[in-house]
Order: sequence, then C-alpha cells, then structure tokens
Amino acid sequence: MNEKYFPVEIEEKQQKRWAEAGAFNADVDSAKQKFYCLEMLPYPSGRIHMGHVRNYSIGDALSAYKRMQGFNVLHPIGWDAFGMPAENAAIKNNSRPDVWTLENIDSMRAQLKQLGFNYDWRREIATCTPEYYRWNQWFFIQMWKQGLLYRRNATVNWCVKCNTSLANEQAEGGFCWRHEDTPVELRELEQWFIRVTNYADELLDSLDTLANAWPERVLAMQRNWIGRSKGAEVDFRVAQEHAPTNGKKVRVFTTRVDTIYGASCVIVAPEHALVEELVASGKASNELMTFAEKQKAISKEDRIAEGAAKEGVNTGLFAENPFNGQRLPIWTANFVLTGYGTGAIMAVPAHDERDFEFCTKYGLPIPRVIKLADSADADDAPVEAAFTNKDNAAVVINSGKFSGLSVPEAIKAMTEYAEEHGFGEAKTNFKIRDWGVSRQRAWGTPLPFIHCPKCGIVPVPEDQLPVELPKDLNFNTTGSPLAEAPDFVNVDCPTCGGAARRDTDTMDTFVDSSWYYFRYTDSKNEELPFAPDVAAYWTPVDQYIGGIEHAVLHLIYTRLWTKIMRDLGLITFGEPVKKLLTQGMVCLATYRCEEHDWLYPYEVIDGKCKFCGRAAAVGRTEKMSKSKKNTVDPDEMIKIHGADTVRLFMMFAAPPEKDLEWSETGAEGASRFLNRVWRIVYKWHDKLAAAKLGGDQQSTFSDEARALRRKTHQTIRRVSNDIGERMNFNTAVAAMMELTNEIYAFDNSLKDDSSDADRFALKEAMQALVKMLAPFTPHIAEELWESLGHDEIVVTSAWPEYDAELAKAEELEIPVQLNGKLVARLVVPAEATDDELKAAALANDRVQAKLDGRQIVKTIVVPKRLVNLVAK
RNA sequence: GCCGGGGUGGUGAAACUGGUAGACACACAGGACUUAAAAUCCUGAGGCUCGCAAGGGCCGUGCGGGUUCGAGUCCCGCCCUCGGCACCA
Repeated sequence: MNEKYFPVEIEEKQQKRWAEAGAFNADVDSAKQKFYCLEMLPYPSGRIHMGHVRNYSIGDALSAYKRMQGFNVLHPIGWDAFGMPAENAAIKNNSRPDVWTLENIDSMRAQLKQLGFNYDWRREIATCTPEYYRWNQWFFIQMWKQGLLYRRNATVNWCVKCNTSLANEQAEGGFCWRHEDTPVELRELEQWFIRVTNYADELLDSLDTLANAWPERVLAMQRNWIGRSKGAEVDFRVAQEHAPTNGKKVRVFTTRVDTIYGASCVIVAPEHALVEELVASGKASNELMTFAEKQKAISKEDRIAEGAAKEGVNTGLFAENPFNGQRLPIWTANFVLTGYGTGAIMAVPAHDERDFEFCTKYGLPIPRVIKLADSADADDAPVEAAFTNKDNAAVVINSGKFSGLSVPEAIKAMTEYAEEHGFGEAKTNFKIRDWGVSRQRAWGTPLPFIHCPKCGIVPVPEDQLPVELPKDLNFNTTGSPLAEAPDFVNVDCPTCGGAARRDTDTMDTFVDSSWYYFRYTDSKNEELPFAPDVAAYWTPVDQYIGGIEHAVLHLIYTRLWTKIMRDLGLITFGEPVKKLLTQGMVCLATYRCEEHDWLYPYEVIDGKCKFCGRAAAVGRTEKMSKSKKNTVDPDEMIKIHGADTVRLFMMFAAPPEKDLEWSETGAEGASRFLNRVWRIVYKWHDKLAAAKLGGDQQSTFSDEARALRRKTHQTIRRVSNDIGERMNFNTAVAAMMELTNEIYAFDNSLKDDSSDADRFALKEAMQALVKMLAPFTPHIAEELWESLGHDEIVVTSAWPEYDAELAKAEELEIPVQLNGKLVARLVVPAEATDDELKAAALANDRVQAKLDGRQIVKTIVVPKRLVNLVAK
C-alpha cells in the first residue's frame, strides 16, 4: 500500500482486476432473487458529459449495493446509436454515419470504463447494428399482421432542418424537439403509423398502478399528454332551405351535453366539410371564403396561440338543436380545430368561457341553463360571466324535462336520450394520436416492406431479415439518400416475383429505445428479439434512472411497446418499469462580462473578469450545455481528482432528484474526505491486517472502543436504509463521513500501545467503512480492502450487517420542554423508564428555576425521546 | 388559467412516523505542526442581545391564521419561484 493516495494508479489497477474476474457478469440463476437496475442508454455523441456521469453514478451505486446484498443484479449498458447527428456529420465530412457512430462509441466506452461502472459489458448493444435493428423490423412485421401498424396519408409535422417528418411528441408547441428555434411545417405525406389509440385507455388507467413508484410529475405529464376527455357526440341537422347542404348533419363533440339547451350557435372549423361544400357550390359569401382561406394558411399553433383573438364568420346556414328543435346559426371560427373531436362544436356561452367570449363579441344570445342548486338567482337572470361549475351542486334549468337534474345526472340522462333517439352517442376523445414512425432519413432502421404494383404492401419474409442499410449511400442530396439508391430500392416482389420497390422510410429512433432493455436480457439471441423465459426472469426493470426530458417521449413509447409485446405473447405484464427515478440536472453558476460573454466561476476573481478586469455579473445557475459554454469536462476532472472523487461529489452534493450545482471546491472536499480515509487506513493497515476479528470481547472494551463500535453499527444501519429504502445517497455519504470523524477521534484517544480490543474495534469500523464506500467509490474501497488483508473483491463481497444490540445507545440525551419550549437536556441511561425520566426532569435545577413554583398540570413523556411539562 | 414540484444559516443541504431545527460538507475564523507556506490534525460558529468571563435572554424553517402538550413537518388562506400543459370543446 502506498503512503499517498494516487487515484489514477489504483483506478486502472482495480478496473483491470474486475474485468479479469468478470466481477459484474450476471446470468439467469433461479435460486437467486434478481434485481434489474437500468439507466437510460446514451446517444453516442462523442463525449460523456457530467449529466451522464451523474445518471450512471446513481445507477452504479444502487446496483453495487444490491449486488452486495446478495441480489443477482443485471446492470447493462448500450448505445442509442441511430439518429440525426451521425447523418449530419456524414454530410459535412463526406464520410459514413456508421464509421462516425462506431468511433464515438469506442471513445465513450473508454470513458465509461475509466469511471469504473459495474456493467456487464458482455451484454452491450448498439441499436445501429443489423443484429439489433433486425428485431425492430421483426416487430413491425408482427404489428402489421396484427393491424397495429398501418399506412395512411396524413398531414405531418416537417422539420426543414432535420429534413424529415416528426411525431407529434417531437413537435410539441409547433417546434422541432431537436431544433427549438425551428417551427415545423405541415406537409401531406403517406406515412407509417402505430395504432397508439388502441392502447390509449390502458396507457392512462395503468398510470394509477405506478403511483408512488414513479415521480408524480411524470405521471401528471403523461396524463396530460394522453388527454382523455369523456363526453358525447350529437348531430345537428342543417335546415332544409339550404341547398346543397340541406338535411346534412353536423356532428359536434361536447363534454357538457347537459348544457345543450343553452347552445346559441354551432361553430365548425374553417376546414370543415360544410364550409368546403359551400365554397365549392358557390353559395359561400365572400367574407366566408376569405376567412376560411386565411385561417387554413395559418398553423394550428398560431391560430390558437395565447392572445390570439377569437374570430369567426356566419356561414348563413342554420342547424336544428335535436333536443328542442331550436334554429341555431352555423358559424365558422379560428379556435375550432379540425384535428380534435369532430371539428365542430356547439357554443354554450353561459357555461363555457371561450364560448362566452365569442358570443359576446358577435352579439349572440347567452341563455342560462345551469345554476347552483341553492342559488337565489332567477332562472332568466342575465349572465355576467361563464358559470362552469359541473359538480353535484350545479343543477340544470330551462331544459325541458331534464330541468332539476344535477349536472352529472343530466349528462347521463341526456346522453342516453340522444342514443335512444339516434342523434348522438357517448364518446371518449384523446389528445394522444397514433405514433407517426416514418422518417425520410437514411441513418435508421429500414422499414421491412415492399411496394408491389400488383400485390400492394408486402412484408419482407422474416427469414430475409434484416433488411440492411447500404453502406455506400450518397448523403449529398436534397431528398432521402435511401430513395436514391437503386440497388436498395429495386427488388422483386416476394409474393408474385414481379418488379417492386422497397419502402425507403426509416423508423423513428424512439422505436430503438422502446424495447432495448429487453434485448439486454438476451442480447445474442438469433431466433427472437429475446427468449421469453430469459426475459421473464429479468424483467420488468426494478429501477430505471434517467432524465425528465423523456417523460412524454421515450417513457410513453416504451410503455406502449411493452403492452404490444404482451399482446404478442412475448411477456406477461404491461408495465415495464417498477420504479422510476428522474435525476436532476447538473448545473453550473454562470457569470458574464461585457467583453467575454460567458465565464466559468473560476474565471471570476473578486467579482471581476479574470481576462479584462471588468465587473462580472452573476448569472443564474444554469444547466450545463455546450451552447451555453458552461460545461465541465468529466475527463479533466478525473485527471485532476480521480473517478472516485468525481463520483462521490455527485452523490454527496444533492439528493438524486434535485438539480446539482457543480462546484470545484465541493469536489475538492470530496477528494479531501477520500484522502482522510486513505491516511487513517494507511496508518493502521499493517497492524490491523493481523488483528483477529470475532469472539466475544465485549467485557474488555474501553468506553471509547464501545462508542466506536456503536457508531459503526449505527452507521451500517443508516447507510443501508439511506441507499436501499430511501435512495438518499447524500445522507449515506454524510453518515460515512461521521463514522470517519469518529475513527479519527478514537485514534486520537489511543495510547501508543493499543490493546487487542482497541484494534478489534478499529478494524471493525474501518472494514465496515470500506465496504460501505464500495458502491460510491469502488476503486479506493477495493485498494483499501486489499490493504486490510483481503484477497476477495470488495465490490462483490457481502454487505456488512449491523448488530442491533451494539448499535443501541447506552445513554440518551433527553430534552425537557416546559410548555413546549426547551429548558434543559438530561443525560440518562438508555433503559430509563418513563417514570424515571419524569423524576429526573423534575429534579433538574434549571427545570425548577424555570418552573418558578408554578403548578404542573400535565406531563407528556415520549419514551426515550422527550419530556414535556405543562404548567399553568 | 389548470396540473406537478419547491421556498430552512454566507453556500450545498439534514431533520425518516408531529418530538432537541441546521447533521454532513463548502466557505470562514482561531489554534497546533512548520524557518515559512501548502498539506494535515484540533477547535469555533443560525441571528440579535446582556456579560470581563463562565453563562444567560429574546428571535428564528416565505407570509397570515388554525389544530396540538409540542408544528420545518398536519389543516385553511395568501405570496414567491421552478417545471409541464394550455382556446382540446
């Protein structure tokens, strides 16, 4: 053992030892309980960043802990290797995306290995390899057979920078998820879709089973995104005098059918068929035509953007309210959207804020049909503002035979009435759409389908999978490189043998990550994506750890995919992830000066820019990102401090779900702690390696030694609980620091010639400390374990157990309160009874002085915790 | 507007079930060691205040109420802040 702690040296050494021993390899073992710990797989951008380090340090600590607890731990890693940056690099450098990607994987793999993470590297996957993506293709063919995959013409979100279409989830708010400054365009294209809507109800309902196991905000975001809305569709008939639309039905969707007697008009979207027909037949007014044309040219986001005024035009048509026969004008308006519901609504201004605003603006009537049951208002009192209460306290009025029912009762009764009379039905709408999975790019999984002029769409026979990407594509093209590769495109139809064309779309890369962790369980399987019995042992994932940014992308897709795999008979459950942890971001305080824009904290000296001396303004603490130039390179930190220190700081500085501010002095503190541990172990390791452990030496222990043993066992209890139950790694580290401080105090209290009992207590404390450090700082733990005389590998050794007897305090400090305010602290034997506590409290001088002769009316004793005297 | 987090020293944070608020660390100050510095080891510290000192008093977890013997923690009403959704009928 070296006198000084040289992290880089021992880190290399121990990494080699683990690799040679295959320490982290795990295989199916039905005799052992499994634990599947998973972190979101990285995109191989080229370099690991601090966010990765944090994410993987958390997963690594948990896996190591569980492994030491005796679980059969699966802890794999791989690469989400398809995607745009590789293709852009290929265009820019006139090179190949596969070469770029594989090089990046190589350098990032080396970085991960340098950090000493306990992965089973045998299971590594890269989603861009044919061995992986052939199963994407296999899944698509199964889904095609089940009718879960289909093709249709659709208006899609198109990003001009990506040069491809995007899923709705990737175009939130009208901007590309990868180019947040680029508004998406709408294009009409034939596209592949996965039928998410088949699973919409289940995706929503089974979120309830994840309560308390997934963060509430993720569940809330998913509920919001799925957006289920229960209501009814009702047909309004267009009045007879209006050719050519006379007698046609306008179907509206409403969640408030109970308010239908209060409808004052019907409003259709500018794209609605009714408007189109009016325009086509020449019966539309000039005003209507201009309005419809104008609205259609504006994107949905702009049309409904905040602050956009409600605008509408009367079509001149009338519709008949099916409940009371009332004639209602039909309008068209900008805020009614064609993509949701039926593209038509009934406007009930008295009970909907939006309708109130619209009808007020255009002078339409505002009849009241709902009021509070106990309201004194007259039923025909004028409406000042939309009244939207819809619970049992609200009742229907002015609504024929439905008057007097509560809102929930009326919704039920009126929906049934509409169904009985054939002009409406109950209907549930969702905001979530089918998943558009087509991409017009070349660095992705090819769709395994062939378009035959005779046979239509024909799946590639499964024994011909994978459909491989050509390696020699020309990327300097405006269209899809795959579409311009004749050898790829031109094929014979598998059914009729005639000339046919291969589909040239590739899959959304979120397909790859929807099931990758099932592949880890059986990553070399050549018959199936994974063997069901192998996956049945390892899955579902026990703990998933990743960033919040995937709350509605990856985490919805993978839940969907799991349900599809269940329905294909591959697995037996529908929720893939038992527990989810969304770790916070890694941030850095930022500063700016006029001349040098962004500054690192260490470039600011006494509030002044280090380069030019100008005053530096304190900026916000912001997420590390390349564009903000406020990143800290993990490699450099490892070079300076060692991997263990970097990892320890990240675990200590904040609880995992909170944002963490990178601090150079904080990292130095973590390094100081490890050096402190090193020094005390170095001081003793020769003497302790020979010291005997075991046997009952209780009677010979000094007070100091007994105190140290107590701290040791208390710390084991605390750290086990902090990691295993609460996932509060920061407090686990704090507890280990306390134990270290206690070891130093004990060392200082020792005479030169320490007794066997003292050595026993020291060795017990140091061994427990080293073992508990293993999940956080595995390299130094390993090195110290060796120095204490062990051949075994510590990171796979058994987790220490605490002895409840030894952890028990011998004396307690009991606070005494007078009327709830602290007046004294008593030191009493741990076994003191409640009566003894009370007596000791009353005997206390300070208590008596504070009491000042007052009468005690009540005494509360919380056993072993506190005494509270209530005095008048 | 709706939904979900937060608000505790100079700083990052602890306080697990309602029971000693501020563990642990950073920064800071003092002492020891040293020719000196660094490193290390030890000690101190929420704020205000009285006292030469030992020691005492008051205040203190965003604000205002409430429940309780006792509230950072529970309840009611606000304020601020971060994140998500938002004319979805």
